[in-house]
Amino acid sequence: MVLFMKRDKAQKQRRVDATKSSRISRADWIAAALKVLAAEGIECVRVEPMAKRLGVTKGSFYWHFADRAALHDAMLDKWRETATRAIIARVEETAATPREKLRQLIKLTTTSSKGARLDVAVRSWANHDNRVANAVAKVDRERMGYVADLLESVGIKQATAKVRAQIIYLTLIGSFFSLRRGQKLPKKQLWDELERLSVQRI
Amino acid sequence: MVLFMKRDKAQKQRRVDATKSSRISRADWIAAALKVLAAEGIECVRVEPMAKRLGVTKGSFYWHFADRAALHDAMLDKWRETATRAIIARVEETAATPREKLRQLIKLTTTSSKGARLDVAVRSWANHDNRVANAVAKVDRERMGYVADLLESVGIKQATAKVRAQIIYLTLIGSFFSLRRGQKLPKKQLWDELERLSVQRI
DNA sequence: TCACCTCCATACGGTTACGTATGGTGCGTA
DNA sequence: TACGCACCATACGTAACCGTATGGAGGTGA
Repeated sequence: MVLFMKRDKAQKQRRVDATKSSRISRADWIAAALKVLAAEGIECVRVEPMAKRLGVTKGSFYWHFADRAALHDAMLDKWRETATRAIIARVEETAATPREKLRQLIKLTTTSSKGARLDVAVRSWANHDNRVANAVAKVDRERMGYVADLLESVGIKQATAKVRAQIIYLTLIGSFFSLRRGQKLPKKQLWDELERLSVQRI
Repeated sequence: MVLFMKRDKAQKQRRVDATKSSRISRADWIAAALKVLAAEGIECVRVEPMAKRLGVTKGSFYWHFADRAALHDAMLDKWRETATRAIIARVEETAATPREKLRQLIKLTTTSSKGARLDVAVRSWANHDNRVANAVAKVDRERMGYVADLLESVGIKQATAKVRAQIIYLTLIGSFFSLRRGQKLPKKQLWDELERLSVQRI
C-alpha cells in the first residue's frame, strides 16, 4: 500500500519534469547539477536530493555515474567548454568594432546574472578543489586574453593591453562577489570610467 | 578499559593544544572556527570535528553556544569588527602620505594571504546566507569609502574618486578569486598600472 | 515471442553529524 | 571541608546521505 503510493508520486513527478520520456540522460543529470551548483553551491549537489527533484531515485544516478566525483568531473568539463566560448561568440556576432565589443562584453557579463551566478559558484568551489582551480585559471587566461586582444585592436600596445585586461577582468569578477544587490546607478558609472581609463594612451 | 583509553587520549591532546588550562573559552571556539572557515570553508565548520581538533568533546561547544547558528553569528560579528579596522589601522600607522597609504594598502592586502583567504571564504559563505551578504556589503562600503578618501586626498574630485575606488577595490577582490597561485611578476605590473590610472586627472 | 539490454526502483549497511539529557570533575568560596 | 558553579564527557536518538546489491519494467531485434 505504502509502496504503491510512492510509485505513483514518483511517476507523476517524472511526467511533470521530463517532457518526453520518463528516462533521464546523463546530460540531464549534468545540467540539473549545474543549476543546483549555481543556485546553492557545490555542497548541495547531492545525489539523493537531486534524484528527488528529477523525479527518479538514485538508482538512475549510479547507472550514469560511478560516484559523486564522476559527476563533479563532468560538470567541470561542461562548464569549462562553455564558459568562455558562449560569451565570446555572442559578443562577436552582436558587435562590430573592438570598442563596441568591449562594451558589449561588459554589458552581457553584468546583466545576465545566470552565467555570473555559475561563475561565482565555480570560483567558490575552486577554493577547495585544485582541479577546479586549474580549470578556473585556464578560463581566466582565455578571457583575459580576449580582452587584451580587444584592447590591442583599439591601439593599446601589447604589454599595457595585457595589464589593463587584467584590471577590467578582475573588476568584473570582483563585482560578482561584491555588488550583487539592487545597485543600478553606480554600476554604469563604474564601467564607463573603467572603459575610459582602459582605452586611453598615456 | 576502552573508556580509560579515550580519556587518556583526550587529555593528552588537550595539553598539546591549549597551553595554559585544559578549558576552552567561547573566544577559543570562535577563533578556531574562523581558522577552519578560512582554510576549508563554512561547510567544514562542524561541531564534532572541531571538538576533536580542540581536544574536547561537543559537550564543550554546547555549553558555550546554543547551536551551530549561534557560532556562525559570533564568527560573523568577529569578522565584521576586525576585517576593516585592522587593515586600515596598520596602513595609517606605517604610511604618511595618501599616495604611500594607497600603495601600502595594496601591498598589505595582496601579500598577507591570511586575511585574503578569510575574505574569500566569507564571500563564498555570503552566497547562501543573506545575513553574511549584508555584513560583506557593509565592510565593502567601509573599505571603498576609505580608498575614495585616499584618492580625494591626492586631488581627485569626489565623484571620480568614488568610482575609481570601486575599480581598485573590486580588482583586489577579483584577484583573490583569480590570481591565487605563484604569479609574482604580473601582479606588480598590475598594481602599478592600477595606481597610475587611478591618480591621474583627466 | 522470447531473450536481451538499458535504465531505474527498492532495500540495505555504514558513516557522519546534530542536538539533548545527564552525570562527572575541579576550582573557588563560605 | 563541604558546597556550588562553571565547564566538560558520555550516551542516546534522529536524520541525511553515500555507495552497493539485486530485482523489475519496458523497449528492441532475431
